Amino acid sequence: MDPLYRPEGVEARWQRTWEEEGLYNAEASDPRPSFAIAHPPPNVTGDLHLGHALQLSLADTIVRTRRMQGFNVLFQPGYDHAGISTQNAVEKHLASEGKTRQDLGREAFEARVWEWLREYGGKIMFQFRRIGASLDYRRERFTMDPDYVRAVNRFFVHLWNRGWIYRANRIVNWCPFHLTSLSDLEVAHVEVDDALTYVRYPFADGNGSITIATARPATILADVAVAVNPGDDRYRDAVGRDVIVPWVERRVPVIADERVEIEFGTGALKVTPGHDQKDYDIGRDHGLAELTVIGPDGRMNEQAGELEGLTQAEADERILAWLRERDQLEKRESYRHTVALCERCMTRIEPRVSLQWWCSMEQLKQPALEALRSGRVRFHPESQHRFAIASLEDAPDWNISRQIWWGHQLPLWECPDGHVTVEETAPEACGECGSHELTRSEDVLDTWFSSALWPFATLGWPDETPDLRTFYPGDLNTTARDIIRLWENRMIFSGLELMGDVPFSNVVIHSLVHAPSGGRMSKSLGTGMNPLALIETHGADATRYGLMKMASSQDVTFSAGAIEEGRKLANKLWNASRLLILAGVTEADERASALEERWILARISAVQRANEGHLDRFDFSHLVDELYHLTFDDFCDWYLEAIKPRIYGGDADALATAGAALERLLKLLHPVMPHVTEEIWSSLPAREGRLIVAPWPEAGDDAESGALQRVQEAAERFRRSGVATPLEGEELRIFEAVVKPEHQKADGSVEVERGRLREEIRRAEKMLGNPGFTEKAPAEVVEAERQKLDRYRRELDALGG
RNA sequence: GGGCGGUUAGCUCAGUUGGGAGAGCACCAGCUCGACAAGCUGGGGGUCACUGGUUCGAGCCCAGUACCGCCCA
Repeated sequence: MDPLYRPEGVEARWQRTWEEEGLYNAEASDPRPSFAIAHPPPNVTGDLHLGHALQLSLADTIVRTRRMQGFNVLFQPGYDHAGISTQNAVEKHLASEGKTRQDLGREAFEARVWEWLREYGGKIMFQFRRIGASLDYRRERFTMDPDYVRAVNRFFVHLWNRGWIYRANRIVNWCPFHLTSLSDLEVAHVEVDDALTYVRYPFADGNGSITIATARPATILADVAVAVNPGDDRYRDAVGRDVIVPWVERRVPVIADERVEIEFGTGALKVTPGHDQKDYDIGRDHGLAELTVIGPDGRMNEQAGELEGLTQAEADERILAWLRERDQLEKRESYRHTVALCERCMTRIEPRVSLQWWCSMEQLKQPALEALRSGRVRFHPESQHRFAIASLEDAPDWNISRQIWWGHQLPLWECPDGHVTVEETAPEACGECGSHELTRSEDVLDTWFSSALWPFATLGWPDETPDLRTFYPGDLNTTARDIIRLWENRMIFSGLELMGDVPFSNVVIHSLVHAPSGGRMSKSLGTGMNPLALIETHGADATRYGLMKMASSQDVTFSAGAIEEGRKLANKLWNASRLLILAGVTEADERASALEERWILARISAVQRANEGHLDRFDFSHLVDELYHLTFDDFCDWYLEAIKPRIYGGDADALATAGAALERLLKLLHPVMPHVTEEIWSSLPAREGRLIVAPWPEAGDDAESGALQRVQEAAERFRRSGVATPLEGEELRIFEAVVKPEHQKADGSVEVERGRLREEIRRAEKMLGNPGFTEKAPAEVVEAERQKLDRYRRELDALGG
């Protein structure tokens, strides 16, 4: 064994071995209780990022623990087809050949996507393996698998038959580049420097004008009202009068609405329901028309008259010139605000009224709300549980259609008379009029429509399969905050609707790891971090450890120190094992007789018990912290030092006990640091079977976990000041073995120790001299303080002070 | 504007029911004793953001202020 642990090679070898030996496998026929995780799967085009690495570290720690505890564990791997993300990647690829998807046509484009995926897709599963995630890789699923497509169609038909799917004109996030509606998650918000334009709208009766402020002059053409806040005294008299919209010279009313911000601009808002979400809401409530002057491509459309075909910036200029000419342009000022961009192509999002398919949420979400409120599904931490409930309560109807080509095409056909037929497979004829001239909807479903089925579609739904019976409902998901609304909640309501049960009972929302500079990690900002580089440098075990150490319930800043700590722990463990192996350990048998042996076994049991609790509460940073201190402080610095003279003296019982203690330590550490522990396990003599499936021990008696306290205090005092504490028997033996007083420079500075004790006595006397404390504090607190004071006085006496 | 969270050592973070401010890293000093110098031991370093309140006692509870972050509009 090398004195320095090198994870290179070791880790990949075990990853291969575990998988080849089938130790990651889950079987429906296994009679043991099941434990299943079907995470939101990664994008098929994706690369491992730090969020994945953290998610996998947490989940795999639980998965490996449950596996050792005897559960039939299914950790489900797979890919999401990631509609717009994948389409964008392929379109970029095409662009490098000077082509567009329209050049190819839909069918050829889809073929091209599959081809592209064969070459570039699916790489992330190798990266999952590389971090040691113990997924059952045989069960890899893809949301575009034929069976999965069948499940998606079944879901759509189901919702249709329930009467919850409908078509409507609504305002949506529209990407002018991809020519599709987008979900909120696919929209990024960035701050930009812009201009706020103040425009006078003359009253129709010729008496004066009202000034509005807008960041988008081009949308003036679609104005249908001016709104003011009913509490705004400045405009009390304006409400009910009409104004003339510039350029189009349209006569529109001034209305009152609570949603208008008094402080913004002039307090008067031009209302453009066709091109702004808030205006859209106001327009709906006031029964206003929804005009659109901007087309799908982001340019002015035919409704814009002579401006048709211009970009919005060009239209802005023309309109501003028109306003200047007529002295209706009051002023322009610089204005910094956030605008929405398409996350994939960074094109400015166009809020736009368009005809889309929607899924009504009103009834669909009710069972999920009930499951959350009653705690059948629980998000952790608690604040995220409340957020999940609020998100579902407020969930608007779901826009499920996208105007892209990569995805699940809606199983919906129309005849020339506009009758809609919905079936899982292509119908022969219109369900209403029998027409054979059927045209399938060109839209595809929102990616999360299919993602919502992941926990059971991966198990064979809609068929009733053994897998489904064994592994549904599952147990746990771990994910990031922004996934709650888009994914976790949808898995819950889909599971309840289709399976009649929740897909999991716990969802751990892990923290967000910021870049070392403090800001968020992002590829486009160049602040991203490649976890594979961390794994290459420090090892997967160290990376897992470090990420868990960083990940508390709140967001954290990445610190390389945490991963370095993990690397040190792996090396420490390696060397502790090396000591025992070099000392000739041949068996593992708890024959504890000496004090330090009873103590270390009690300590290991205490930590095991504590960590089982930490795992149940999903408190990973405390879990790894316990392991670190157990290994460094207790196992290495005290226990191994204490038994060294005995094992070098050929004490077979001591060596066998040490072998057993090491095995228990390795078991506790395996879920966090699987590779180094398995490597050591395999180096121990007479080892049968793999650590990954070794049975999790029962935590033993930990009553003696404080048994070394007197020796440890004596060591501290001696090391600090050279003052010896009288000890005898086993305590003296351990003290001499660990502290090795002959090697210490005992300068005998008794005065330092006396000063320390006098300070303690002064503090305790002051506290006990306060009647408020002795009369009002709980008796046990006062008594504890008295005993401490007595002890300090005795110790000071013993030092002749 | 709405919601959530944060502010503790030079850095990254813990801190349980209110009862002696902690860890890792960094820094300083000492230690080659048959696992590990990528080690061991000791030490220095804090106005717990600020203001007020409750309390015998506040990092922790309450009110407010400032600054930072994330999500939503």
